[in-house]
Amino acid sequence: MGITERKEREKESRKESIIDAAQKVFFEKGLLLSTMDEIAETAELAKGTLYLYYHSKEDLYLAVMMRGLMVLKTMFDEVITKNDPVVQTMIRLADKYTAFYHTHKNYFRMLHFFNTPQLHKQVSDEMMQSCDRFNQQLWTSITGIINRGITEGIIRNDLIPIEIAVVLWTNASSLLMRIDSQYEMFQQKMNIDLNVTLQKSNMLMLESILTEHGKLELSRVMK
Amino acid sequence: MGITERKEREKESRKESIIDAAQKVFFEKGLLLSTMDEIAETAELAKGTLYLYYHSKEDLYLAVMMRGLMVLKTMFDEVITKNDPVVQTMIRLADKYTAFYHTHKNYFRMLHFFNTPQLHKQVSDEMMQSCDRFNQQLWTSITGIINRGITEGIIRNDLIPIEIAVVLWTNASSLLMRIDSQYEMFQQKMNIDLNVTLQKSNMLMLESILTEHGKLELSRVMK
DNA sequence: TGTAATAACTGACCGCGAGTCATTCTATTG
DNA sequence: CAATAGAATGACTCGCGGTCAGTTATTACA
Repeated sequence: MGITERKEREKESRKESIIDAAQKVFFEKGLLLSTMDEIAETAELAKGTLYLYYHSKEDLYLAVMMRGLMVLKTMFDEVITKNDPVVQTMIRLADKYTAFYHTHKNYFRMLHFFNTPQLHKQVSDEMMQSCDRFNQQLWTSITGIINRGITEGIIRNDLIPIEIAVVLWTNASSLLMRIDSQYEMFQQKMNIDLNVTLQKSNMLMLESILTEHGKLELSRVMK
Repeated sequence: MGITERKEREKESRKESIIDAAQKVFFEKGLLLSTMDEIAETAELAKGTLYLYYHSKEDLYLAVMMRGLMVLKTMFDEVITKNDPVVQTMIRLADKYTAFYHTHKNYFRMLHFFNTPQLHKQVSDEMMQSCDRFNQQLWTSITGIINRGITEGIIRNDLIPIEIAVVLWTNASSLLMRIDSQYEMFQQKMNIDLNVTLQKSNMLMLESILTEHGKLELSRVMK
């Protein structure tokens, strides 16, 4: 009979609706100022019920973050599956990430929490593994395109693909984080537009990993 | 009379001894798992007394962080005041920062907290400004050497000094953060030594901001 | 359809820890 | 040796994450 299946579905949709509520509250107030009471009220459930579905407030936070990760993954896959030339794809990926930041700041900030284990006081192993697994997929996506670049002779072959991925990704992420937290400060005190800095930085990084052939490609694309 | 002065000194040294205690506890347990009760006990003071000197736990945390900032500043100044050639100085600075991470991980992690305003639930404006001011000094140090590089024709002059500083600094910081949190993971799952990646990344970044003349310098230094 | 068994949900309650403040203690002064 | 001001105390409050005994809803079965 289909009762077990229906229950399964109901449980799943309850989990989702709890995430909906959590997302609303977390987006408004961030991790620290959000309370489980408020999330429960928003979800129109008792606080205890939340704990039937998630181990802790932080688990719930990461559950919301996973949604963000999915959004980002989808955006990346859109670019990658086009199968455009590598250089163009790389540029598009960088731009997509920037776009993701601008249109999904709240998700972006959550990613940051995920990468800061010092802050994980109550994250369960299961949730952590869940996240890790998904995160891995992102790395694979990016490394894939870099591999292609190397075999096509566009990206330098004296560098290890994953290393390149880490460097590019980390560089972009950290500049975006800085934009998030100090854009105005840099604007006012140093008269710098960090968005422009990010663009330049991405270009510098990209150039530095391309072969001569790749650089020609790049200058053609940039026209 | 010198009583006011003595009291002033006593107050100052009390502040210091509170930071000593706080540092000990924070280093052991991090911000979240440390309690004001434990810090008070370590300082051999009542909890209330701590609040006569610092507005909040987070203020105290930042007070400890400032020490780290000072250590780093001192390390940088050592390199800079040598007045060695720009390229060599830049490399030394990068290495110093890496060394700072390895010998002062706890301080390093605190810097990270400072750059994440989402986590500032209770930081007082005064403390924040204090930190900002000191932070500014670091930027100035770094920007100084870059300026020198530009006037000497070693660093490209189509880039803005502060921008370069931000990019280099941010890039190194974020890779170090990743080393801190995911070194083992990358080692095991991807067979990558992130310390090597950091070295490479620093080199790539440096190369990309140098003029042809600067690159010659670099290859000479690297021999 | 009535009832036992099971699953889902509830919210009063607990413990912990940040921050407060009325009170006590100590040093200074005239 | 009071009077006074400043430093230090720690019992207390309050908010919040997390728990669990009890209640309600759902399913299985006679």
